[in-house]
Amino acid sequence: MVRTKDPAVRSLLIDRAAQMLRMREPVTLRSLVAGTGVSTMAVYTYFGGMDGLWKAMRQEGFTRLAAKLAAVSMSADPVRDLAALGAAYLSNALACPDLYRVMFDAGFELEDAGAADETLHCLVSAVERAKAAGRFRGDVDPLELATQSWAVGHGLASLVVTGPLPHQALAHGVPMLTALFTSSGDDPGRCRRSVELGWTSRP
Amino acid sequence: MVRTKDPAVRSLLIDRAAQMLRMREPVTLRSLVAGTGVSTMAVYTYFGGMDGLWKAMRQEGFTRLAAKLAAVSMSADPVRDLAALGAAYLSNALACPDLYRVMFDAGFELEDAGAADETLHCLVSAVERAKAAGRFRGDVDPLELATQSWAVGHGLASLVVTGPLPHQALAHGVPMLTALFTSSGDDPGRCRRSVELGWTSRP
DNA sequence: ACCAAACCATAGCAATGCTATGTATTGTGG
DNA sequence: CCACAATACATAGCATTGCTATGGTTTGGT
Repeated sequence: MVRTKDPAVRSLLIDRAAQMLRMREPVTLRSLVAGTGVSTMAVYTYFGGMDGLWKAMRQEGFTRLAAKLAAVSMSADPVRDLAALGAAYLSNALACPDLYRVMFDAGFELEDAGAADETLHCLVSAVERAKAAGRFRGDVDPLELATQSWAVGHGLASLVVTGPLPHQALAHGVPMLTALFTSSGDDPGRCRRSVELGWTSRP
Repeated sequence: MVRTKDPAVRSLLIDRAAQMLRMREPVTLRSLVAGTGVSTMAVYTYFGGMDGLWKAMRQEGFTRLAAKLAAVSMSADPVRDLAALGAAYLSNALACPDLYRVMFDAGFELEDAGAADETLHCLVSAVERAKAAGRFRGDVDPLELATQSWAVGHGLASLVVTGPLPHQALAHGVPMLTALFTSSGDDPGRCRRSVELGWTSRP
């Protein structure tokens, strides 16, 4: 109506929070606005509180990840592109581990469930190109295979970022992805040799 | 020397914290000791503070997970046992998502790095048994394959627990593991067809 | 039985996120 | 062009958090 929010303030706060995350400084309400000239109320007018800021931070993480993935140059080999996307994913997670941790913190509900799917979309399309090129068998669901690839990448990245695994473990990433792809592509029926254990789903 | 700590108090606090986690109640210093009869100082004498309590909670999570994995009955088929271990892992994560999240929170350094390896040990031995039975090719490193299996299980569990993936996605777990195992076992050299991307490790 | 050392209960402190209140600013209707 | 009103924004204060200081109480060793 009468006074418009300045988008610069919003992005300023987000950038500063991301920087403080990278610097390993605790991101508190007062320390965030200290030195910026704006007061603590800015966090409430723009984000509705600290929870809103963390939500925005999470979305920012997905946005940056999507940009990194979109920057991967596609080649004539869709399988290579899939591995390259996986590598970019891991590289992004390692470049800013704290932001990556925020992305999957889940301390508060995520309202931007579409952001993750959006980020996953280039993976899905890469699988579709590989499938169209005849590299996978016909009955693979691109979304399913992309989801599985995401699980592999996230599992590796998360275990490395949170400590249990050393950084060298990231070298497993591409071999695991290729194993997943080739197993799905060349051996129909083999991965059906799974056991039934009764935990498959849950309401 | 003069007065010994009562182990019952320690386990009482840990159990209560785990229960509050399951009940989705915020576990704060005062709310934790409320109703237990002990005062806030107990947290400091037994854990040195809230950080110490979270560390203990994380170790508790690994201990419970190890117990669940140890309870898996081994069969004559080592590959089936590996899949069963993976299923038990996912089941445990889903049974108490909050504790699972604490285990991999990394908000503070983990001093019990051995706990994770300890938990992973039964996976490694299962891979060794499968290898001894001739199910995998000779040059697979059991620790490496167990690590990869862990990455798959954790990636799936983490994405489901933190929200991005629905519970049905857990059904991918066993097929992914079998794909990983069979690809490693029957096709030497195929998973070597990986691309070089220059991100393989980092100091 | 003594005593010292540890446990542990109470009170208070700095810091946190949030809200209440007042002020300043600016888009808009006349 | 101007007055108004709605919104951004700054300040102050509140409840709660984890932590520390202080002292009482219990208990194991000699």
